[in-house]
Amino acid sequence: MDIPKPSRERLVQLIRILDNCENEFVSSAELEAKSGWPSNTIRKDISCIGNNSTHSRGYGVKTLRETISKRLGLDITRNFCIIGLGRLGSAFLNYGGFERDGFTLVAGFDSSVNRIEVLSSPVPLYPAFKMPELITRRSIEMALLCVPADSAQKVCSSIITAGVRAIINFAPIILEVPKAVSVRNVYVVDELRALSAALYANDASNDPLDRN
Amino acid sequence: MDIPKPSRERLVQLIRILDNCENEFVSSAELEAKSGWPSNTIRKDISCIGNNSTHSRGYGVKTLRETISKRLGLDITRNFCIIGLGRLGSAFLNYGGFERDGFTLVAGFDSSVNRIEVLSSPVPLYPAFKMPELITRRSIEMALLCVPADSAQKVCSSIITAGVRAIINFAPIILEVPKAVSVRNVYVVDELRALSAALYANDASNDPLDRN
DNA sequence: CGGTGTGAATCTATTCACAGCA
DNA sequence: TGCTGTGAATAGATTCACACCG
Repeated sequence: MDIPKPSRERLVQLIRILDNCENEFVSSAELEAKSGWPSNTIRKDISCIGNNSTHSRGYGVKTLRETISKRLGLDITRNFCIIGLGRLGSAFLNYGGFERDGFTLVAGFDSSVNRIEVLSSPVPLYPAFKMPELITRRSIEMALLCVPADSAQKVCSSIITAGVRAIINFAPIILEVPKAVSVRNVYVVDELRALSAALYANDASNDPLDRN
Repeated sequence: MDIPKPSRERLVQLIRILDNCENEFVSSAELEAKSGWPSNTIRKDISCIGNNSTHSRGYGVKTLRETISKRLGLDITRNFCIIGLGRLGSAFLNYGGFERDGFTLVAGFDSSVNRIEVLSSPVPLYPAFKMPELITRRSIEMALLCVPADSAQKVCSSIITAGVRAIINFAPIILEVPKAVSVRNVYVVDELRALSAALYANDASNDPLDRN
């Protein structure tokens, strides 16, 4: 646990920004313009990963991207699966961009055998009962959890037992997981709420209800 | 800007946890078990919004939920729209849960007239060129941006001009927006990366490459 | 010069520990 | 007694400012 967590998050995003840079070199000031984070912060983040820049020309885009990627362990290819193939889950099935970023979509699972037969998919689909075995056998470390809220916790526990260590959860509940397992919640209503709260907090008209 | 941002984020999630509480009262220790955050932190967060608890029984679930909601401005109903009705965008069209949480889905937009005619939807769908006018006329403050990466920035700028102040961006690019506009990026590959980096950082086997 | 890299200072958030209420 | 609420202490992140390198 060497790089501060906020820096890690920014560095992950920085990769995406670097991928959109046309020039060979980029300065921290330019990165500030593209990201909104102060150039100071960006330089400090980058210094965490021990980059050696070409100084007065800025950072070499390609080198920097590789250094970040390596230092965060993103050069490792990891297997993942999609669980729950409703509208949302099946939307991801056909998104082709995962491989390019080092993530191999190994399988899709759904409790409805009918749905599995009907869907067209570039990756194999399986009924839910085969999930534990396949997770173990194919070394699936990560999962996109796209099942309905009422089965999410149950499914979650079973895949963790089978070996999954990281979950992106789209179900609108807080999953209870062991500390060793990482979860990121992507719940659109919470995002709307967070934005709504930000709008409210930013509106000058809503002066603090002066507590104490 | 009264409540610290991390507290705000936690409070938003807390609402969800409270919605899943069966009992009438809940203690900070129980909330710790459900959320993973230390009870100290939770109490401090709650004290920010000036709650008056019933002490030795814990917090009244209903009261607390309402206080948070009010204090964060989440009792205000806000209009939003979905832009881009591909697999992802159209998946949200039919999700019925937004209203319940105070968000009114007013419209869907897509550049393909054909797609608009084919899709069945509980809310009206419009061709893209009508977007600016409708955003202004219907007071749409928030948008789910589900268009492809290469048109995202252009669409984003135009809806901001029309009056949108908060965006959930699903396109894999960093949007450049004025400071007054809030953006939350939901990009699944970045989530996978963040998880992968977390796995890597947690793995004891990956000892720091000791930078000084 | 035009930039990075980085200790030191500041600001922010979390944790502690205990007084005080029901 | 059980649990909240909160100042005070600690830990953590950001910002500053300047030395130093190509």
